[in-house]
Amino acid sequence: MTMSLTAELWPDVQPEAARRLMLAGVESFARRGYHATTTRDIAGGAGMSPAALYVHFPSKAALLFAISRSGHEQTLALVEDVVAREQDPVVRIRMIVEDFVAWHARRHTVARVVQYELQSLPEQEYEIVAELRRRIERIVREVIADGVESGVFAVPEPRTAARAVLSLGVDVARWYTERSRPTPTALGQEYGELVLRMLGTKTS
Amino acid sequence: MTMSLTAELWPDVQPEAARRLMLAGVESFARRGYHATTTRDIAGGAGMSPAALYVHFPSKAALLFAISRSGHEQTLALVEDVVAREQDPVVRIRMIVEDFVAWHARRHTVARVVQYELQSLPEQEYEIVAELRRRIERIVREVIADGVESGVFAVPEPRTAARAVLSLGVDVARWYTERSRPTPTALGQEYGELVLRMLGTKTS
DNA sequence: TCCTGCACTAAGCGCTTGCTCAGTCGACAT
DNA sequence: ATGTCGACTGAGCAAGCGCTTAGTGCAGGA
Repeated sequence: MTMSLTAELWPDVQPEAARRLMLAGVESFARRGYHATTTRDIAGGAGMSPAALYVHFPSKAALLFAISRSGHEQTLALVEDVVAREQDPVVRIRMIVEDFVAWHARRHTVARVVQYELQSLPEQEYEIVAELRRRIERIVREVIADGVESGVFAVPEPRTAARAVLSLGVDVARWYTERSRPTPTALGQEYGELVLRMLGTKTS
Repeated sequence: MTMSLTAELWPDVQPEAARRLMLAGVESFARRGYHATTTRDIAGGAGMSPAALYVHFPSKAALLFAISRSGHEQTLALVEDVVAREQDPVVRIRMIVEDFVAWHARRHTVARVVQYELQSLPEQEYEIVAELRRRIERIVREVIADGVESGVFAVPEPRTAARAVLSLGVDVARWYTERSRPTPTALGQEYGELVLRMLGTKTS
């Protein structure tokens, strides 16, 4: 039995109409950008009148925040899960890249909003997602630094290497589309290989 | 004798007031995004009244196009110059990455607009810069494919590898700021090393 | 001295924007 | 039957938007 896309993306958001607004917001924000999207676009996309948006969200910015926070929490959870499950830095990095890249390809519409529209958030809301981003970056940096210390990685600057690893993942949201090849999972694996070599590992 | 920043960025744009408008546009577009920027912001940033913008550009979109086309032409020239100067795929890729990354770091404000605001261009103008982007991507892909054929690189998919290389460069514009370390040149060199390893070269 | 043309401004037009408000409708409890 | 409450609509307001228009000032040529 298949779930609706909105329920899969935001299982804890109630009622369903709020989820439909988030989905319509994602589609519009991803295609046109936050500021080029009107509340009429969003409400229309969810099959409602403009005023209905304000039954479920106090403002257009609050809708963006709900989308952005949820997306950041999901990607952070991805990374944290890998670290909780695995110990070896090589395995950790490979799986982080595989999951992170596959998520950005599979959810490229949501990911585009998450990664490229956060500058449109009000200051307070921006700070909350910025903190989530810092936690993601710190984990990746520490995994790399771990690997350098134990000798399985060889990079001069873990900080720069972490930036590069995350850049590869984030940027997938910019260019990946429905018609892109390879599949999200396969892209994740290819990128996993590339990253391991980039970090100086000899393995395949 | 130092040149003004506008003359350095757009030496062939006349008169100087038009360059000042482009600079003000770049700053606003980079910070707030194209649609969140008003013609009053731009004109004010250039020290003029709103109407003065229309003396030099037929529309706000035309100003964005001037900025975007110029930036794409500059980065394409960067890549073409390296290919014209060097023959060895390893040297070519290293220098392309060094120059491309350094440009995106040094000119991060312009680069942000060039890389992330092109979706706001009208269709015709978008197609022109899209063609420039395709040329950049094709060159990088062919240099990598060359290296794979001659055995100095080892990647399963030159297309995917080219995407990864360009992603690293493009994404610099997203996170690099005035306060970032290392310097643009040093970052280019670090990324050059990372990319060569990513592509399966043994050298340092 | 007058004329021409360019760069620029003050004022404002028509339209769209985010958001509000008064009221409708149906589900459900009493 | 009646009352209550959450979800929703139609109409519209104040503010801000891209852009236009009429006119000013000034540099350079005849």
